[in-house]
Amino acid sequence: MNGDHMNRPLTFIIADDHALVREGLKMLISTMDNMSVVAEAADGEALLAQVAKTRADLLILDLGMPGVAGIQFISDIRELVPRLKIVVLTANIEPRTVRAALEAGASGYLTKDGDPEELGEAIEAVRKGGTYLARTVRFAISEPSRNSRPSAAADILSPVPLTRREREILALVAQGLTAREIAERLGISPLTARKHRENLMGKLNLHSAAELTAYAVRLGLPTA
Amino acid sequence: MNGDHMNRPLTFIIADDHALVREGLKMLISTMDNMSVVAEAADGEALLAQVAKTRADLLILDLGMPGVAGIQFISDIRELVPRLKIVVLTANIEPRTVRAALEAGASGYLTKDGDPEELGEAIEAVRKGGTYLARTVRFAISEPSRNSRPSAAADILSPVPLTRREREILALVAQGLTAREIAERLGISPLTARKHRENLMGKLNLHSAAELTAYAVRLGLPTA
DNA sequence: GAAAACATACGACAGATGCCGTATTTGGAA
DNA sequence: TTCCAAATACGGCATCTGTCGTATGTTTTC
Repeated sequence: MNGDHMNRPLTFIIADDHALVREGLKMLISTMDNMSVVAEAADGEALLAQVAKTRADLLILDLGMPGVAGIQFISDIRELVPRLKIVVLTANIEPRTVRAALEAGASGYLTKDGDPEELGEAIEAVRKGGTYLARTVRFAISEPSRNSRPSAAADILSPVPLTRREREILALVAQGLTAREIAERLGISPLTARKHRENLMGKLNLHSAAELTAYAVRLGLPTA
Repeated sequence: MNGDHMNRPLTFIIADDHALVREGLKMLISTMDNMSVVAEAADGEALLAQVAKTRADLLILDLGMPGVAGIQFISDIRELVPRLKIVVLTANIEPRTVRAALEAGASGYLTKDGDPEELGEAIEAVRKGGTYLARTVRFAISEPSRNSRPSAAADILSPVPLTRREREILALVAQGLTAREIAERLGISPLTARKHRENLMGKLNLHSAAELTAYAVRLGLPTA
Protein backbone atom coordinates (compact mmCIF):
# COMPACT_ATOMS: atom_id res chain seq x y z
CA MET A 1 0.00 0.00 0.00
CA ASN A 2 2.27 2.70 1.16
CA GLY A 3 5.90 3.11 0.52
CA ASP A 4 6.52 3.27 4.18
CA HIS A 5 8.71 1.03 6.20
CA MET A 6 7.77 -2.51 6.85
CA ASN A 7 4.26 -3.07 7.92
CA ARG A 8 5.19 -4.54 11.21
CA PRO A 9 2.16 -3.98 13.38
CA LEU A 10 2.50 -2.13 16.63
CA THR A 11 1.98 -4.64 19.42
CA PHE A 12 0.29 -3.95 22.72
CA ILE A 13 0.07 -5.35 26.17
CA ILE A 14 -3.02 -4.33 28.05
CA ALA A 15 -2.82 -4.35 31.82
CA ASP A 16 -6.00 -3.58 33.69
CA ASP A 17 -7.79 -5.51 36.36
CA HIS A 18 -11.21 -4.71 34.93
CA ALA A 19 -12.10 -7.11 32.17
CA LEU A 20 -14.53 -4.59 30.81
CA VAL A 21 -11.89 -1.96 30.39
CA ARG A 22 -9.59 -4.47 28.74
CA GLU A 23 -12.38 -5.37 26.37
CA GLY A 24 -13.04 -1.75 25.60
CA LEU A 25 -9.39 -1.11 24.93
CA LYS A 26 -9.04 -4.14 22.71
CA MET A 27 -12.03 -3.09 20.67
CA LEU A 28 -10.75 0.43 20.34
CA ILE A 29 -7.34 -0.75 19.28
CA SER A 30 -8.76 -3.31 16.88
CA THR A 31 -10.43 -0.50 14.98
CA MET A 32 -7.04 1.07 14.32
CA ASP A 33 -4.74 0.19 11.48
CA ASN A 34 -1.81 -2.04 12.00
CA MET A 35 -2.18 -2.49 15.71
CA SER A 36 -2.60 -5.66 17.65
CA VAL A 37 -3.01 -6.64 21.24
CA VAL A 38 -0.67 -9.49 21.99
CA ALA A 39 -1.19 -9.90 25.70
CA GLU A 40 -3.41 -8.97 28.61
CA ALA A 41 -2.84 -8.98 32.33
CA ALA A 42 -5.15 -8.45 35.26
CA ASP A 43 -2.54 -8.12 37.96
CA GLY A 44 1.09 -7.20 38.46
CA GLU A 45 2.43 -10.70 38.49
CA ALA A 46 0.74 -11.73 35.27
CA LEU A 47 1.91 -8.50 33.73
CA LEU A 48 5.55 -9.14 34.53
CA ALA A 49 5.23 -12.60 33.05
CA GLN A 50 3.75 -11.19 29.86
CA VAL A 51 6.31 -8.44 29.64
CA ALA A 52 9.06 -11.03 29.84
CA LYS A 53 7.41 -13.45 27.44
CA THR A 54 6.18 -11.23 24.66
CA ARG A 55 8.13 -8.52 22.91
CA ALA A 56 5.50 -5.86 22.69
CA ASP A 57 6.03 -2.25 21.75
CA LEU A 58 3.60 -0.58 24.04
CA LEU A 59 2.15 -1.26 27.44
CA ILE A 60 -1.12 0.27 28.49
CA LEU A 61 -0.95 0.16 32.22
CA ASP A 62 -3.68 0.73 34.76
CA LEU A 63 -2.04 2.15 37.85
CA GLY A 64 -4.89 0.87 39.98
CA MET A 65 -4.20 -2.80 39.42
CA PRO A 66 -3.65 -5.18 42.28
CA GLY A 67 0.01 -5.92 42.62
CA VAL A 68 0.98 -2.73 40.87
CA ALA A 69 2.36 -0.64 43.66
CA GLY A 70 2.04 2.63 41.85
CA ILE A 71 4.73 4.54 40.13
CA GLN A 72 7.55 2.31 41.21
CA PHE A 73 6.21 -0.33 38.89
CA ILE A 74 6.86 1.90 35.92
CA SER A 75 10.53 2.37 36.68
CA ASP A 76 10.85 -1.34 37.33
CA ILE A 77 9.46 -2.26 33.94
CA ARG A 78 11.41 0.45 32.19
CA GLU A 79 14.53 -0.97 33.71
CA LEU A 80 13.67 -4.52 32.74
CA VAL A 81 12.55 -3.80 29.19
CA PRO A 82 13.62 -0.35 28.08
CA ARG A 83 12.23 -0.75 24.59
CA LEU A 84 8.72 -1.18 25.91
CA LYS A 85 6.97 2.16 25.99
CA ILE A 86 4.45 2.68 28.74
CA VAL A 87 1.20 4.58 28.59
CA VAL A 88 -0.42 4.98 31.96
CA LEU A 89 -4.18 4.70 32.15
CA THR A 90 -5.72 5.62 35.46
CA ALA A 91 -8.47 7.49 37.23
CA ASN A 92 -5.93 9.44 39.21
CA ILE A 93 -5.47 12.99 38.01
CA GLU A 94 -3.24 14.34 40.73
CA PRO A 95 -0.45 16.48 39.36
CA ARG A 96 1.89 14.74 41.74
CA THR A 97 1.10 11.38 40.24
CA VAL A 98 1.23 12.60 36.67
CA ARG A 99 4.67 14.04 37.15
CA ALA A 100 5.88 11.05 39.03
CA ALA A 101 4.69 8.74 36.29
CA LEU A 102 6.51 10.74 33.65
CA GLU A 103 9.66 10.91 35.71
CA ALA A 104 9.48 7.18 36.19
CA GLY A 105 9.58 6.77 32.45
CA ALA A 106 6.00 6.71 31.23
CA SER A 107 5.54 7.97 27.69
CA GLY A 108 1.90 8.79 28.06
CA TYR A 109 -0.70 9.48 30.68
CA LEU A 110 -4.37 8.85 29.96
CA THR A 111 -7.28 9.21 32.31
CA LYS A 112 -10.24 6.89 32.42
CA ASP A 113 -12.70 9.72 32.28
CA GLY A 114 -11.06 11.25 29.27
CA ASP A 115 -12.14 11.14 25.68
CA PRO A 116 -11.48 7.70 24.17
CA GLU A 117 -10.06 9.42 21.12
CA GLU A 118 -7.13 10.39 23.22
CA LEU A 119 -5.97 6.81 23.09
CA GLY A 120 -5.30 7.08 19.40
CA GLU A 121 -3.59 10.40 19.80
CA ALA A 122 -1.43 9.01 22.55
CA ILE A 123 -0.42 5.97 20.54
CA GLU A 124 0.50 8.16 17.61
CA ALA A 125 2.55 10.50 19.74
CA VAL A 126 4.34 7.73 21.55
CA ARG A 127 5.14 5.84 18.36
CA LYS A 128 6.84 8.95 17.10
CA GLY A 129 8.92 8.97 20.21
CA GLY A 130 6.98 11.71 21.90
CA THR A 131 5.01 11.99 25.08
CA TYR A 132 1.29 12.33 25.47
CA LEU A 133 -0.74 13.80 28.29
CA ALA A 134 -4.50 13.54 28.59
CA ARG A 135 -6.25 16.86 28.33
CA THR A 136 -7.56 16.45 31.84
CA VAL A 137 -4.06 16.44 33.27
CA ARG A 138 -2.20 18.60 30.85
CA PHE A 139 -2.35 21.43 33.34
CA ALA A 140 -0.45 19.28 35.79
CA ILE A 141 2.83 19.68 34.03
CA SER A 142 2.68 23.33 33.18
CA GLU A 143 3.86 25.83 35.67
CA PRO A 144 4.10 23.82 38.81
CA SER A 145 4.75 26.99 40.78
CA ARG A 146 1.95 29.27 39.72
CA ASN A 147 -0.53 28.35 42.38
CA SER A 148 -3.54 30.52 43.06
CA ARG A 149 -3.12 29.64 46.69
CA PRO A 150 0.56 28.93 47.20
CA SER A 151 -0.28 26.79 50.18
CA ALA A 152 1.94 24.48 52.07
CA ALA A 153 0.95 21.93 49.50
CA ALA A 154 3.08 23.65 46.89
CA ASP A 155 6.32 22.25 48.13
CA ILE A 156 5.17 18.67 47.90
CA LEU A 157 3.56 18.96 44.53
CA SER A 158 6.87 17.97 43.10
CA PRO A 159 7.13 14.24 42.68
CA VAL A 160 7.80 12.74 46.05
CA PRO A 161 9.97 9.66 45.97
CA LEU A 162 8.60 7.16 48.42
CA THR A 163 10.83 4.37 49.54
CA ARG A 164 9.81 0.78 49.00
CA ARG A 165 9.04 0.36 52.65
CA GLU A 166 6.94 3.49 52.69
CA ARG A 167 4.88 2.20 49.82
CA GLU A 168 4.34 -0.98 51.74
CA ILE A 169 3.25 0.92 54.79
CA LEU A 170 1.00 3.16 52.73
CA ALA A 171 -0.81 0.16 51.32
CA LEU A 172 -1.39 -1.25 54.78
CA VAL A 173 -2.57 2.06 56.17
CA ALA A 174 -4.98 2.20 53.27
CA GLN A 175 -6.45 -1.05 54.44
CA GLY A 176 -7.29 0.48 57.77
CA LEU A 177 -4.55 -1.20 59.74
CA THR A 178 -3.32 0.40 62.92
CA ALA A 179 0.36 1.03 63.52
CA ARG A 180 0.56 -1.99 65.77
CA GLU A 181 -1.09 -4.23 63.24
CA ILE A 182 1.25 -3.02 60.53
CA ALA A 183 4.18 -3.73 62.80
CA GLU A 184 2.94 -7.25 63.42
CA ARG A 185 2.34 -7.82 59.76
CA LEU A 186 5.84 -6.74 58.83
CA GLY A 187 7.60 -8.08 61.87
CA ILE A 188 8.96 -4.73 62.97
CA SER A 189 8.49 -2.53 66.02
CA PRO A 190 5.25 -0.56 66.32
CA LEU A 191 7.35 2.50 66.84
CA THR A 192 9.09 1.92 63.56
CA ALA A 193 5.79 1.49 61.82
CA ARG A 194 4.71 4.78 63.33
CA LYS A 195 7.86 6.46 62.17
CA HIS A 196 7.38 5.25 58.63
CA ARG A 197 3.88 6.58 58.72
CA GLU A 198 5.09 9.90 60.02
CA ASN A 199 7.60 10.15 57.24
CA LEU A 200 4.92 9.32 54.74
CA MET A 201 2.64 12.01 56.02
CA GLY A 202 5.48 14.44 56.03
CA LYS A 203 6.34 13.72 52.43
CA LEU A 204 2.76 13.84 51.27
CA ASN A 205 1.68 16.70 53.49
CA LEU A 206 -1.14 14.67 54.95
CA HIS A 207 -2.14 14.73 58.56
CA SER A 208 -4.23 11.75 59.47
CA ALA A 209 -4.70 8.10 58.77
CA ALA A 210 -7.91 8.94 57.01
CA GLU A 211 -6.19 11.37 54.68
CA LEU A 212 -3.49 8.83 54.03
CA THR A 213 -6.15 6.27 53.26
CA ALA A 214 -7.96 8.53 50.87
CA TYR A 215 -4.69 9.29 49.16
CA ALA A 216 -3.74 5.64 48.88
CA VAL A 217 -7.10 4.71 47.45
CA ARG A 218 -6.88 7.47 44.89
CA LEU A 219 -3.45 6.20 44.01
CA GLY A 220 -5.11 2.94 43.21
CA LEU A 221 -3.79 0.88 46.08
CA PRO A 222 -5.96 -2.04 47.12
CA THR A 223 -8.31 -1.14 49.94
CA ALA A 224 -9.47 -4.51 51.07
CA MET B 1 -45.96 -15.87 25.76
CA ASN B 2 -45.55 -12.43 24.43
CA GLY B 3 -44.19 -11.98 21.01
CA ASP B 4 -42.96 -8.75 22.32
CA HIS B 5 -39.28 -9.05 21.71
CA MET B 6 -39.62 -9.63 17.99
CA ASN B 7 -39.06 -6.15 16.66
CA ARG B 8 -38.67 -3.50 19.23
CA PRO B 9 -35.04 -3.34 20.23
CA LEU B 10 -34.06 -3.29 23.85
CA THR B 11 -32.85 0.20 24.67
CA PHE B 12 -30.09 1.07 27.10
CA ILE B 13 -28.83 3.96 29.10
CA ILE B 14 -25.21 3.68 30.10
CA ALA B 15 -24.12 5.58 33.17
CA ASP B 16 -20.45 5.51 33.98
CA ASP B 17 -18.02 8.30 34.58
CA HIS B 18 -15.27 6.57 32.65
CA ALA B 19 -15.59 7.19 28.95
CA LEU B 20 -13.56 4.11 28.28
CA VAL B 21 -15.92 1.88 30.16
CA ARG B 22 -18.86 3.45 28.36
CA GLU B 23 -17.12 2.80 25.08
CA GLY B 24 -16.44 -0.78 26.02
CA LEU B 25 -20.04 -1.30 27.04
CA LYS B 26 -21.37 0.26 23.88
CA MET B 27 -19.19 -1.95 21.77
CA LEU B 28 -20.18 -5.02 23.67
CA ILE B 29 -23.84 -4.18 23.38
CA SER B 30 -23.55 -3.31 19.72
CA THR B 31 -22.39 -6.84 19.04
CA MET B 32 -25.65 -8.19 20.42
CA ASP B 33 -28.85 -8.61 18.48
CA ASN B 34 -31.60 -6.10 18.76
CA MET B 35 -30.02 -3.92 21.38
CA SER B 36 -29.23 -0.26 21.21
CA VAL B 37 -27.72 2.33 23.47
CA VAL B 38 -29.90 5.40 23.45
CA ALA B 39 -28.18 7.52 26.05
CA GLU B 40 -25.06 7.93 28.11
CA ALA B 41 -24.31 9.82 31.26
CA ALA B 42 -21.12 10.57 33.11
CA ASP B 43 -22.61 11.90 36.31
CA GLY B 44 -25.74 11.71 38.38
CA GLU B 45 -27.29 14.88 37.12
CA ALA B 46 -26.89 14.01 33.47
CA LEU B 47 -28.25 10.58 34.22
CA LEU B 48 -31.43 11.91 35.75
CA ALA B 49 -31.92 14.14 32.75
CA GLN B 50 -31.51 11.20 30.38
CA VAL B 51 -33.76 8.98 32.43
CA ALA B 52 -36.46 11.59 32.22
CA LYS B 53 -35.94 12.33 28.55
CA THR B 54 -35.54 8.91 27.01
CA ARG B 55 -37.72 5.92 27.60
CA ALA B 56 -35.12 3.22 27.87
CA ASP B 57 -35.64 -0.30 29.09
CA LEU B 58 -32.45 -0.87 30.94
CA LEU B 59 -29.99 1.24 32.84
CA ILE B 60 -26.45 0.11 33.35
CA LEU B 61 -25.35 2.07 36.36
CA ASP B 62 -21.89 2.55 37.77
CA LEU B 63 -22.27 3.01 41.48
CA GLY B 64 -18.99 4.85 41.65
CA MET B 65 -20.10 7.83 39.62
CA PRO B 66 -19.84 11.35 40.89
CA GLY B 67 -23.22 12.56 42.03
CA VAL B 68 -24.47 9.05 42.53
CA ALA B 69 -24.67 8.75 46.27
CA GLY B 70 -24.72 5.01 46.31
CA ILE B 71 -27.66 2.77 46.78
CA GLN B 72 -30.12 5.53 47.47
CA PHE B 73 -29.86 6.52 43.85
CA ILE B 74 -31.29 3.20 42.79
CA SER B 75 -34.44 3.53 44.84
CA ASP B 76 -34.84 7.08 43.63
CA ILE B 77 -34.75 6.07 40.00
CA ARG B 78 -36.95 3.05 40.58
CA GLU B 79 -39.47 5.35 42.13
CA LEU B 80 -39.30 7.86 39.30
CA VAL B 81 -39.37 5.38 36.45
CA PRO B 82 -40.48 1.93 37.61
CA ARG B 83 -40.37 0.43 34.15
CA LEU B 84 -36.67 1.09 33.83
CA LYS B 85 -34.71 -1.94 34.99
CA ILE B 86 -31.38 -1.28 36.60
CA VAL B 87 -28.24 -3.32 36.33
CA VAL B 88 -25.54 -2.17 38.69
CA LEU B 89 -21.98 -2.22 37.44
CA THR B 90 -19.35 -1.54 40.04
CA ALA B 91 -16.01 -2.56 41.47
CA ASN B 92 -17.56 -3.00 44.89
CA ILE B 93 -18.10 -6.62 45.81
CA GLU B 94 -19.16 -6.24 49.41
CA PRO B 95 -22.07 -8.49 50.27
CA ARG B 96 -23.59 -5.59 52.12
CA THR B 97 -23.64 -3.49 49.02
CA VAL B 98 -24.86 -6.27 46.78
CA ARG B 99 -27.83 -6.94 49.02
CA ALA B 100 -28.57 -3.30 49.48
CA ALA B 101 -28.56 -2.77 45.72
CA LEU B 102 -31.00 -5.61 45.20
CA GLU B 103 -33.25 -4.44 47.98
CA ALA B 104 -33.22 -0.98 46.48
CA GLY B 105 -34.61 -2.45 43.29
CA ALA B 106 -31.66 -3.38 41.11
CA SER B 107 -32.33 -6.26 38.74
CA GLY B 108 -28.72 -7.14 38.24
CA TYR B 109 -25.32 -6.71 39.80
CA LEU B 110 -22.19 -6.91 37.68
CA THR B 111 -18.63 -6.34 38.77
CA LYS B 112 -16.01 -4.59 36.73
CA ASP B 113 -13.51 -7.34 37.18
CA GLY B 114 -15.94 -9.98 36.06
CA ASP B 115 -16.15 -11.77 32.77
CA PRO B 116 -17.57 -9.47 30.07
CA GLU B 117 -19.79 -12.33 28.98
CA GLU B 118 -21.74 -11.82 32.12
CA LEU B 119 -23.16 -8.68 30.63
CA GLY B 120 -25.02 -10.68 28.02
CA GLU B 121 -26.21 -13.17 30.57
CA ALA B 122 -27.42 -10.39 32.82
CA ILE B 123 -29.31 -8.66 30.03
CA GLU B 124 -30.98 -11.90 29.08
CA ALA B 125 -31.99 -12.68 32.63
CA VAL B 126 -33.28 -9.20 33.30
CA ARG B 127 -35.26 -9.07 30.07
CA LYS B 128 -37.02 -12.21 31.16
CA GLY B 129 -37.94 -10.49 34.36
CA GLY B 130 -35.32 -12.21 36.42
CA THR B 131 -32.37 -11.08 38.46
CA TYR B 132 -28.71 -11.55 37.70
CA LEU B 133 -25.74 -11.64 40.00
CA ALA B 134 -22.13 -11.64 38.86
CA ARG B 135 -20.29 -14.82 39.71
CA THR B 136 -17.93 -12.86 41.89
CA VAL B 137 -20.73 -11.79 44.20
CA ARG B 138 -23.12 -14.67 43.93
CA PHE B 139 -21.93 -15.91 47.29
CA ALA B 140 -23.07 -12.66 48.83
CA ILE B 141 -26.71 -13.50 48.67
CA SER B 142 -26.66 -17.14 49.59
CA GLU B 143 -27.21 -18.00 53.18
CA PRO B 144 -26.26 -14.86 54.96
CA SER B 145 -26.32 -16.71 58.26
CA ARG B 146 -24.23 -19.77 57.52
CA ASN B 147 -20.86 -18.25 58.11
CA SER B 148 -17.80 -20.39 58.47
CA ARG B 149 -16.68 -17.87 61.03
CA PRO B 150 -19.88 -16.47 62.53
CA SER B 151 -18.09 -13.29 63.44
CA ALA B 152 -19.56 -10.13 64.75
CA ALA B 153 -19.79 -9.05 61.14
CA ALA B 154 -22.67 -11.41 60.53
CA ASP B 155 -25.30 -9.24 62.07
CA ILE B 156 -24.48 -6.20 60.01
CA LEU B 157 -24.15 -7.95 56.71
CA SER B 158 -27.78 -7.17 56.16
CA PRO B 159 -28.29 -3.88 54.36
CA VAL B 160 -27.66 -1.10 56.81
CA PRO B 161 -29.83 1.95 56.41
CA LEU B 162 -27.76 5.04 57.05
CA THR B 163 -29.49 8.24 57.94
CA ARG B 164 -29.02 11.34 55.85
CA ARG B 165 -26.84 12.88 58.46
CA GLU B 166 -24.74 9.77 58.70
CA ARG B 167 -24.12 9.81 54.97
CA GLU B 168 -23.06 13.40 55.29
CA ILE B 169 -20.66 12.56 58.07
CA LEU B 170 -19.35 9.57 56.18
CA ALA B 171 -18.49 11.72 53.22
CA LEU B 172 -16.61 14.16 55.41
CA VAL B 173 -14.75 11.44 57.25
CA ALA B 174 -13.76 10.07 53.88
CA GLN B 175 -12.17 13.40 53.10
CA GLY B 176 -9.92 13.05 56.09
CA LEU B 177 -11.68 15.55 58.29
CA THR B 178 -11.34 15.24 62.05
CA ALA B 179 -14.37 15.20 64.30
CA ARG B 180 -13.80 18.81 65.20
CA GLU B 181 -13.53 19.89 61.59
CA ILE B 182 -16.69 18.03 60.72
CA ALA B 183 -18.43 19.74 63.60
CA GLU B 184 -17.30 23.14 62.38
CA ARG B 185 -18.34 22.35 58.84
CA LEU B 186 -21.81 21.35 59.92
CA GLY B 187 -22.22 23.80 62.74
CA ILE B 188 -22.76 21.17 65.39
CA SER B 189 -20.89 20.12 68.50
CA PRO B 190 -17.71 18.10 68.07
CA LEU B 191 -19.17 15.59 70.45
CA THR B 192 -22.18 15.17 68.24
CA ALA B 193 -19.99 14.67 65.23
CA ARG B 194 -18.16 12.02 67.17
CA LYS B 195 -21.39 10.35 68.10
CA HIS B 196 -22.52 10.22 64.51
CA ARG B 197 -19.24 8.68 63.60
CA GLU B 198 -19.60 6.12 66.36
CA ASN B 199 -23.01 5.16 65.12
CA LEU B 200 -21.67 4.85 61.62
CA MET B 201 -18.89 2.58 62.70
CA GLY B 202 -21.29 0.56 64.74
CA LYS B 203 -23.62 0.06 61.82
CA LEU B 204 -20.85 -0.78 59.42
CA ASN B 205 -18.75 -2.77 61.84
CA LEU B 206 -15.73 -0.64 61.16
CA HIS B 207 -13.29 0.49 63.80
CA SER B 208 -11.21 3.36 62.60
CA ALA B 209 -11.36 6.48 60.54
CA ALA B 210 -9.12 4.80 58.01
CA GLU B 211 -11.48 1.87 57.64
CA LEU B 212 -14.37 4.26 57.32
CA THR B 213 -12.48 6.16 54.67
CA ALA B 214 -11.70 3.04 52.69
CA TYR B 215 -15.32 2.04 52.92
CA ALA B 216 -16.55 5.41 51.77
CA VAL B 217 -14.19 5.45 48.84
CA ARG B 218 -15.27 2.00 47.77
CA LEU B 219 -18.83 3.21 48.01
CA GLY B 220 -17.92 5.86 45.53
CA LEU B 221 -18.02 8.89 47.76
CA PRO B 222 -15.78 11.77 46.77
CA THR B 223 -12.46 11.68 48.53
CA ALA B 224 -11.11 15.09 47.82
C1' DG C 1 -51.51 11.00 70.26
C1' DA C 2 -48.01 7.55 71.32
C1' DA C 3 -43.96 5.22 69.83
C1' DA C 4 -39.91 5.06 67.25
C1' DA C 5 -36.21 7.04 65.00
C1' DC C 6 -33.19 10.86 64.46
C1' DA C 7 -30.21 14.67 65.73
C1' DT C 8 -28.36 16.89 69.22
C1' DA C 9 -25.08 17.09 73.38
C1' DC C 10 -22.00 15.84 77.28
C1' DG C 11 -18.39 12.91 80.05
C1' DA C 12 -14.89 9.39 81.23
C1' DC C 13 -11.31 6.42 80.09
C1' DA C 14 -7.85 3.66 77.60
C1' DG C 15 -5.48 3.56 73.73
C1' DA C 16 -3.77 5.42 69.29
C1' DT C 17 -2.15 9.21 66.72
C1' DG C 18 0.51 13.39 65.21
C1' DC C 19 4.63 15.75 66.08
C1' DC C 20 8.84 16.56 68.02
C1' DG C 21 13.20 14.69 69.09
C1' DT C 22 17.48 11.12 69.07
C1' DA C 23 20.25 7.08 67.66
C1' DT C 24 22.15 2.63 65.50
C1' DT C 25 22.81 -0.40 61.58
C1' DT C 26 23.17 -1.30 56.84
C1' DG C 27 23.55 -1.24 51.94
C1' DG C 28 24.46 1.18 47.91
C1' DA C 29 26.32 5.45 45.46
C1' DA C 30 29.87 8.81 44.90
C1' DT D 1 36.48 4.00 51.43
C1' DT D 2 33.59 7.51 52.65
C1' DC D 3 29.13 9.18 52.80
C1' DC D 4 24.24 9.18 52.66
C1' DA D 5 19.78 7.48 52.52
C1' DA D 6 16.95 3.98 54.26
C1' DA D 7 15.28 1.06 57.81
C1' DT D 8 15.33 0.19 62.30
C1' DA D 9 14.08 1.67 67.23
C1' DC D 10 12.83 4.47 71.35
C1' DG D 11 10.39 8.37 74.23
C1' DG D 12 7.56 12.45 75.54
C1' DC D 13 3.56 15.08 75.08
C1' DA D 14 -0.68 17.10 73.51
C1' DT D 15 -4.44 15.70 71.00
C1' DC D 16 -7.64 12.66 68.83
C1' DT D 17 -10.08 8.39 68.69
C1' DG D 18 -12.90 4.33 69.98
C1' DT D 19 -16.00 2.66 73.30
C1' DC D 20 -18.86 2.99 76.81
C1' DG D 21 -22.47 5.53 79.09
C1' DT D 22 -26.60 9.19 79.62
C1' DA D 23 -29.90 12.66 78.16
C1' DT D 24 -33.12 15.93 75.67
C1' DG D 25 -35.58 17.94 71.85
C1' DT D 26 -37.48 17.10 67.17
C1' DT D 27 -39.35 14.61 63.43
C1' DT D 28 -41.52 10.62 61.40
C1' DT D 29 -44.41 7.01 61.57
C1' DC D 30 -47.92 4.17 63.13
